Amino acid sequence: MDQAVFEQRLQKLTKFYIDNKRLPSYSEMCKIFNLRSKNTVYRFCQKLIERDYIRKDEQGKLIPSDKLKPVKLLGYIQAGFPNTTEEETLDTLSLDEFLIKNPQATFMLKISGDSMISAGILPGDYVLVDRTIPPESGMIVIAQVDSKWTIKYFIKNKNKIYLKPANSKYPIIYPKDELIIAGVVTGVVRKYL
Amino acid sequence: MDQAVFEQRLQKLTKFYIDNKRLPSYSEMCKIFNLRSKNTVYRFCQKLIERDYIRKDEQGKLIPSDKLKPVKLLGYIQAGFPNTTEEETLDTLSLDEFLIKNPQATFMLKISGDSMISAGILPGDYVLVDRTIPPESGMIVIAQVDSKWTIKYFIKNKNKIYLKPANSKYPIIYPKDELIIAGVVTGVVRKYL
DNA sequence: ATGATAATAGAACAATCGTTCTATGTCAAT
DNA sequence: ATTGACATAGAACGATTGTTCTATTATCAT
Repeated sequence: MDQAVFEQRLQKLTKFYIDNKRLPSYSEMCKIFNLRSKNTVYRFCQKLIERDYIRKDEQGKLIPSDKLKPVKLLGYIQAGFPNTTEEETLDTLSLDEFLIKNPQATFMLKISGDSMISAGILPGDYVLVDRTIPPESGMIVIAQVDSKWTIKYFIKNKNKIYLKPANSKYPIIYPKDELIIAGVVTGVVRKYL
Repeated sequence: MDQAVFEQRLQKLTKFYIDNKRLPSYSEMCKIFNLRSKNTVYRFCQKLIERDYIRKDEQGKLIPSDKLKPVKLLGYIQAGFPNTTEEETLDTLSLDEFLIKNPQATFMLKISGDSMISAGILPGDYVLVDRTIPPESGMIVIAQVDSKWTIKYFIKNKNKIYLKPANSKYPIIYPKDELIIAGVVTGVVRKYL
């Protein structure tokens, strides 16, 4: 098959998956690819499976494989830049899967204030918080202090527990009675445009 | 229907979607929910559609709606904390859709070096780069300088173009002949655990 | 106990699914 | 010109789909 045709169809397929959050049926692919034969589509899909763009799950249903995921990971900056022709071999991933281990227990919070600025968490950034992870010393946590929620470093030193901001103009907080931890910060997300 | 049963099934459905990247068929839901009647599943799905957890697209196929997306957005920190019972009303979103406008033109790069540290981009962070966006003054770009790729601020001042690091210990770069821009940084991602 | 309401079971239906078959068309190499 | 290799067309198949129907069971207030 012509490589250009292959890539064109792959692109249409990817677009359909992004738009509809599911893969099209063979009949639908007929329309998408301007074909009249489901068999042609069937063979095209087998090529996609060979090249690991899509897979079949236990039920024989088509599901997207890793290569159909939204983001290509290009590696380190200094390592030089892969050129466009060899991009096929690169890792692809989904940011959702990359950043979130426990979807049911994870939520996102928009940060205001500059108390974590020297940890690289700026006002307007979003943090991902996991409720299920037990906090360890050095982790960034969302904690309730004086009935207000803040983001701080969680420090545990010889049974002493306190909260330290990553900005020295704010004081260290020693909890009076009990310390309520909403969750551990597992990731940071910033959006420029 | 019992609310507890509803949520339990919703959770199983969500898990299936995360695992298989597609919604289960009615027969599959029978197994998942331990039901023997497709009709029960059918009615359950209609409740899901009513409450906007799933939808039907043009072809009548079930597709996940917004509420089935991986991350719940809880708003600002200071605004206080919604308690767990009213979480239903919260915004949910996919990080992929949130951060990536042009999936075909976007890639991810792992940052090494501290040249952008005061812009909140630390070594080990990942940046999302969009090839299609034309750079404007003040944007962060991936640029080729002396056959090496770096991340810098793109500055355009009265037809003068130069690259400025966000760390004053590095020099401003004035391109000699031509300036090769690989793309504009549209987002930053950091993973702690 | 009675009746009202909802959830489930189970059969049945047309429509669509993925798959396999054969036939036709195209193009390059021989 | 003939061959072989593909891409496509188009018909056909059983399996599965979503949906509708009626019947049975569970729940709960009265």
